[in-house]
Amino acid sequence: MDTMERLIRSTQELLWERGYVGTSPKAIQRRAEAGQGSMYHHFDGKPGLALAAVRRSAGELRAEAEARFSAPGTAIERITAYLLREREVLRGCPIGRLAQDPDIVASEELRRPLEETFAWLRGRLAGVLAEGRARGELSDGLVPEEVAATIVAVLQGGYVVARAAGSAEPFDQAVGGLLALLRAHVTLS
Amino acid sequence: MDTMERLIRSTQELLWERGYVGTSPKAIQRRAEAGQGSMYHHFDGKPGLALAAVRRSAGELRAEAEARFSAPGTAIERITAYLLREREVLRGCPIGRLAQDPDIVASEELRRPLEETFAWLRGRLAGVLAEGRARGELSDGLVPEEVAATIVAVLQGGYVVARAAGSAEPFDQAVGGLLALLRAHVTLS
DNA sequence: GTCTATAGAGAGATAGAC
DNA sequence: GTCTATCTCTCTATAGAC
Repeated sequence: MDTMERLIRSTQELLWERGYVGTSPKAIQRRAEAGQGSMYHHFDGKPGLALAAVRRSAGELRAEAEARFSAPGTAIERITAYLLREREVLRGCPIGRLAQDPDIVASEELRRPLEETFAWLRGRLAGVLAEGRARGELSDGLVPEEVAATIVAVLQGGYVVARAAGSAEPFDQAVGGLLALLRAHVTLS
Repeated sequence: MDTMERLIRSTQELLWERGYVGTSPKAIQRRAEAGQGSMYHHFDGKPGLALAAVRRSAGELRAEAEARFSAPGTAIERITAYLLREREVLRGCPIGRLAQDPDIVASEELRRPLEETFAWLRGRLAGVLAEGRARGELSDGLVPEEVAATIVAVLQGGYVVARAAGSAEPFDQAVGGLLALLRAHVTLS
């Protein structure tokens, strides 16, 4: 793994753990085992490095989710698989976490990957739900775009409450409650 | 308003806007119009001041929520009123926001008010739901504790996605989807 | 209670040698 | 490409005068 790659991965890790405000160039260099000059040769500074790291994390999140959405099964099966997939709950979401960072939100360029990631996620979930409805798997009463937004919010909020509690339990309960609410709308086969 | 009070309120605002890591004693002093010596006379430092501010914010959040929960009306009416109450969505939740902060979560003392606040909130919502179920307003199929966790997560996650989008729209959609899912379990009168 | 002085450490870069 | 030196601010206090 070359220096530039190590710098990006170290930045991804630190942004996840400490956010943008809590991450210093020096800390990145230490973790990447790269020198000062090395870092400023490859990137123009903290914002540029963060942008590369955020884009990388966003792509990874998207690929991970897409694997569940495009798997075989009914709409509700795929969404359930996505909700119940293994997660390191107490670490939180590497993208959602950054939405709380004042310097990320203040920068149009750094915020955009976050916006696009969640827009894609909501759109993809809405598509799966609409598909399920068209196939008669789900009741007609639901608006796919709304329910998709609810699903994303339950995951993001689940992380928040779990971190506050120092335990994954609130996350699991929130997902359990969501699945129970969704099940009422599944047309039993 | 005396100096100590101004220090606490300024800290509350800054923790909300910039988090613990992003808030410096100097910034607090500036906003409170208090000098260095003044701040360190009243508090032992940044952690102590933050603790006072977090406890204050937690109490305010609780009072605000309790007003909705103890209002007259059916369970679903009170929960709907709580969900739809006016919020400054893009500012996020003053408590939930801190759950992303590495230094808050690393400190048992600073994390505890967050844990207690959400535990209270989930318990109170579960109580309202259980009451509604006992009165025959809600279907028996739901586990109050789970649905309560889902409701809290939708709000917290709604803030996250809204901030990422730079717009309150995802928050409103998520709440709309949750209300639609809940409505299916309301026993119509 | 509030003020000013001081201080070691880190943040976030720039410059120039190799 | 990488290294070391240097620089200006800021962070988070402590000390002592008023």
